[in-house]
Amino acid sequence: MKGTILRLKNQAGLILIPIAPFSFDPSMHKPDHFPSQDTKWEQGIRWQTMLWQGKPLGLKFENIGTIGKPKIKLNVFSEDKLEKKYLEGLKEEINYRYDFNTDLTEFNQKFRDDKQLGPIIKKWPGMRIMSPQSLYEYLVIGIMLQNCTVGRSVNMMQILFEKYGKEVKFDGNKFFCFWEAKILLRTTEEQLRALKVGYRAKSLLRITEPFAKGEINEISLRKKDEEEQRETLISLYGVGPATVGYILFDVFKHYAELRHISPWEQKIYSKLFFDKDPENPVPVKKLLKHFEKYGNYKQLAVHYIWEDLWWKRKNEHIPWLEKLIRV
DNA sequence: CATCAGGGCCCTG
DNA sequence: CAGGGCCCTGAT
Repeated sequence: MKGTILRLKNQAGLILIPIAPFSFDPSMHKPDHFPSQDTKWEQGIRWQTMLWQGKPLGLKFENIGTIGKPKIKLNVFSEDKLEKKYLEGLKEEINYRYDFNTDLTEFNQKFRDDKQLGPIIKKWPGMRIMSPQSLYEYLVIGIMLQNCTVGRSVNMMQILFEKYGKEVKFDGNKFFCFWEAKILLRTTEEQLRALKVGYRAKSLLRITEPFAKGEINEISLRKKDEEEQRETLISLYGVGPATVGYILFDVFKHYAELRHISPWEQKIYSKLFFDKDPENPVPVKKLLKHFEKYGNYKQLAVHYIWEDLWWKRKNEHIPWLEKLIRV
């Protein structure tokens, strides 16, 4: 809650070994994600808060390996000393969320000669997809992305963090940590609307319920097949094909999940893959057909090319892209 | 000033 | 299956 800052003074050190090859920076920082107060990145280091089994944590990942011999030093900051068993579970969870245990050898071999994808694979061998949040947290973010500008999403998340999250300090930085789903059960739609989330208030409450009541268990949902996961997600009020698509890929790591392209993505893809004027975009059907060549790695392939564009944007001005991003 | 579309989704007909 | 409405914000 606002006002009190939790100081996460206790530290525990862990070593993580992603399966080689592994490129740290493009895996641990995604420039297309909107900035939020739960994370920070600089070359070779990522800070991130995490709520795990009810405990707010501060994570500091440092790259101490190479692409061929990956190694990450992870400092876990917490209020109290953490038990060995807790840390073991945490390590497993982090390996899952950050996709460290995935072997991308086949992907690399299959597409290293692809005209567009090949050079990016060579530049960033073993780049992972990343979802530092839990499923519930990702759903909240997904709802806050809908039908608004980036700036508005940023504001709404900030207000929610201030109202329901916890402010924490670790490693000399202040961050916010996500709230537990059950916290929002005490809230009404009117109270949420007062925070200017608009009609999303209803969705927020409706997605919160099954998590707070334990009707959806993320860990067991991971073991279900993709179609069952899709049905569980789409049945949630306020969750449609766009949000489900992101989650099946980012959270459940289905590299082939690509069946929905939203209008803003369509415009960017038209320029990126067909060099066509975004104002006169290539039909979605045609885009999807183009991606067929990437088979079971469709969305992963698009992710590589997409991230490459956003990294370029950090260093150079890309006028056509700026026009399509409403900040 | 007013108007409008947006990094979707739900609901209606 | 197409299209209107939704909260708010910033662009025009």
